[in-house]
Amino acid sequence: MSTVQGARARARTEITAAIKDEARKQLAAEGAAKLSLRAVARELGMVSSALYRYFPSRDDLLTALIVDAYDAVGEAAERALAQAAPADAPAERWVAVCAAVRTWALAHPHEYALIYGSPVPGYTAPEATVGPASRVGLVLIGIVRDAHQARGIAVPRLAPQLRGEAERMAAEFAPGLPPAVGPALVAAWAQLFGLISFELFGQFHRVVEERDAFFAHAAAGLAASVGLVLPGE
Amino acid sequence: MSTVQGARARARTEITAAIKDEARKQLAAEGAAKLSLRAVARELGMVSSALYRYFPSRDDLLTALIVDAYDAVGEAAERALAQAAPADAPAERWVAVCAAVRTWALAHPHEYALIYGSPVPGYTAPEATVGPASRVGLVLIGIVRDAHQARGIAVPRLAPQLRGEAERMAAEFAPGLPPAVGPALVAAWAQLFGLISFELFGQFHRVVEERDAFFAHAAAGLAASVGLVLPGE
DNA sequence: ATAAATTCGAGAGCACTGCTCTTGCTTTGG
DNA sequence: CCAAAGCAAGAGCAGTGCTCTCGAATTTAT
Repeated sequence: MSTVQGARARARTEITAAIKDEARKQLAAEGAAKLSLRAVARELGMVSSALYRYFPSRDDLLTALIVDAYDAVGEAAERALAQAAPADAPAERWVAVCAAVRTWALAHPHEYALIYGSPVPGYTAPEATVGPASRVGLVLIGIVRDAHQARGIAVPRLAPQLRGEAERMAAEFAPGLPPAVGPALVAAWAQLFGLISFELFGQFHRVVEERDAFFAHAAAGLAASVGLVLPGE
Repeated sequence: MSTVQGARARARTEITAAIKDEARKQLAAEGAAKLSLRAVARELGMVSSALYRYFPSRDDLLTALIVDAYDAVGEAAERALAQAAPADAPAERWVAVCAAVRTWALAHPHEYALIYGSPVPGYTAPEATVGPASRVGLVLIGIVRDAHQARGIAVPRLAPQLRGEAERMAAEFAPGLPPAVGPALVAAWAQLFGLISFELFGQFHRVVEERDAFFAHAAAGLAASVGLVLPGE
């Protein structure tokens, strides 16, 4: 609806986009802590109070950038999956998606820190972020589901006291997969970002040198942990 | 040396400690972003400029808190290892240490975010933080080394192109262990904090419900990934 | 013990921040 | 055509990190 808008509405969407673009530029340059509403307004040739017509507060601007960042990394993951050769083994597609997420993170460190570092505004993420935030996870789930339906997977081990939780997880976002895959997938998902965060936040300084190879190896280990097996095994 | 100090030096160390304590209190209450030098000074009954006699900038105060936080989480890990029953299987001690780190993180979320969230001051961590930052990793290495010398471990798989890197890692901080353990340990170390960060930063919201059991299960998986085997296997 | 050197706390001040409120101007819809 | 709503601008408030200067206190050297 409303592909043709009045002059005012059109200006509003354009200015909103310009504000987000300039804010993203400052975010990439200096980090979230130094993102200043006044500097954004100054760069856009307007006065700071005018900016509040578009974003009610600095945190709301940051939230908009968070949503965009989730969408960007999610799209990177989805593109990596789409570009993978259809004949590739599931484990190879898993590693390709992980590598794409890492590549995006290395290219956009401050945006990555915004979404997977400490949550800077408030303590709980706004509701608008939950959808975009799950895109990477959905891609990973899809790989395992396809593998399970095609050639089958090696069902991970499951602690007995986690049986109920695993069944809930599987029913909720991995229907059709063995329950034990649920916790394994969630753990691998979190662990993937542990690897990326440690590399990006400097914990691998003087610890990991050949980072590409190390990450590929670790990502392959994650694939194995969710039941994906490499061709030669 | 100099256990007895002049009145001035004694006052200096006391005031420095008081500043750090008050700063830690504000950090715990509101987070690093809202830690204010002026508020700390106000609470201590001094004027803000006086505080610069003790810390040359806000970032230096934060760095001091970072070092303390690394020491605190490292000590928590070391205590958990020391308190574990000596007859415990290595995998059980591994899980106990991981659980201790998680418990500390849940009890001190803002301090955890300070060290394992996005690095807020500058981009590379100050040199003074590298020592304390490695304490948790050293504990984990020690468990695997003890297990290897006692009952032996299941040597992890190793990608061929990571051979050289693995030998360097083993020589540098895991002498005596099979090279393949090096990358596996580093990966497990990073993945452990991925699990904790996701839980703490809200990514597990509506995803993981029984968090204690889930974490224990995932930590046992990490133990297995570095070659520690549970007794009943 | 006295003089010099150093350390310290206080205050004023600068440049900056997020945010609010009021004042006119422009676009919109009846 | 005109009232209503949306909008940019400016002034202003409370707060921030940080610098500089100036007396007072303490340490050190003579």
